Amino acid sequence: MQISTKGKYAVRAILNIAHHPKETPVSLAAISKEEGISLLFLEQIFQSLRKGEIVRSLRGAHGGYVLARDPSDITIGEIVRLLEPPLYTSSCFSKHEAVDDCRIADSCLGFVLWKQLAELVDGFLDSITIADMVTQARPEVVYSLRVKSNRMLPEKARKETSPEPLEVV
Amino acid sequence: MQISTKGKYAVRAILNIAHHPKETPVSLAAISKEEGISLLFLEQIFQSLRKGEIVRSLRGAHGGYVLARDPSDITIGEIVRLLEPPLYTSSCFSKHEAVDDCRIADSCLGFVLWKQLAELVDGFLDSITIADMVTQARPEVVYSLRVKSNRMLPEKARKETSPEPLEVV
DNA sequence: AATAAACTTGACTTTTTTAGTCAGGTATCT
DNA sequence: AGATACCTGACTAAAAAAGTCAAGTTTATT
Repeated sequence: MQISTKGKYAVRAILNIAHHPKETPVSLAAISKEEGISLLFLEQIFQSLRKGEIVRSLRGAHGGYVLARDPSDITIGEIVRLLEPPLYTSSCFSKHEAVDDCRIADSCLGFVLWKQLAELVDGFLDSITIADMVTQARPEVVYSLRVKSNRMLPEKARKETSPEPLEVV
Repeated sequence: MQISTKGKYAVRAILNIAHHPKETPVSLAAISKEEGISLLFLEQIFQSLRKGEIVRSLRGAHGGYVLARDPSDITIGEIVRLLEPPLYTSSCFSKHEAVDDCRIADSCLGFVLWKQLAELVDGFLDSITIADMVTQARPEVVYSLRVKSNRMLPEKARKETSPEPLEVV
């Protein structure tokens, strides 16, 4: 269970754009250079982002991409879903068998388990907006994010993670 | 982001064993037949499960596998981790770069994000034991599991999932 | 109008991972 | 002794992920 680089690159690239003034288009060439991601790969990723209405493109000289919506209206979940196969399509059997076709869904425990996991992940990623991540440059905000998401963890895990110091400066 | 069939098969196979009387060994041939999973593939999976001390093997005629520990002491998370690359090793860049080596961890927002996601997932999977899943054959118990895990979801997702009927009979 | 910057498209290749197989064992019960 | 069933490590095929390429189109600027 891994997040693909495509999804991770997409989030990084969007964050990069979000750190620029609202109406300034950012070229892929610039993102490629700053983030160390292949330009050609970025182009591919941005086709998905554009179709998903996360970004708008401005062609021509000094063109580039801007966010299509307010940062507070774009969630990490939305971005990730555009670039990765969804977790919730995996039934308890092969991944080619969609959840709804599961041959034993009615009596299948795995079904419920993986579905709940998918809901948990989507819920978490949908609860975090680009705006959250941008303001997060300051430590006190990072902390509040940490506490907020920590609230979602089961007791066992919560206990273990709480005493940890902040990782972000 | 997908769970591999290996992980899903492992959980199913363990559940199958858990449904048999405590000391009766269950052969892979039987599991293969009942669950429709290739015998050779099961053998491979069970090597990992044995090394991870989830099951014990009993060789010879009428042999097979039994759980190495009490079902209430085996979590889904443990099983999944034995068979899949861990989510938390993926930094915000390539998956080959371990979290601890992340070149910009200090100032990296993705770092915090993916790490928290990994903690969430592990927390969820570690909160569910094989014993939970076995008793879950009865609806009222399913419901309690649902409520329990639902508690971990952020508000937005919680609202959406709550009214749904139970999927399991 | 010409030019250059920058996006657009779809197909293509390479690499890695996943899924599954195989052969040739070893242990143990009856 | 023979059958059952686990054990081991290497192997292969198929799919997915990651990355590349070529040949465009669009538009700001000069």
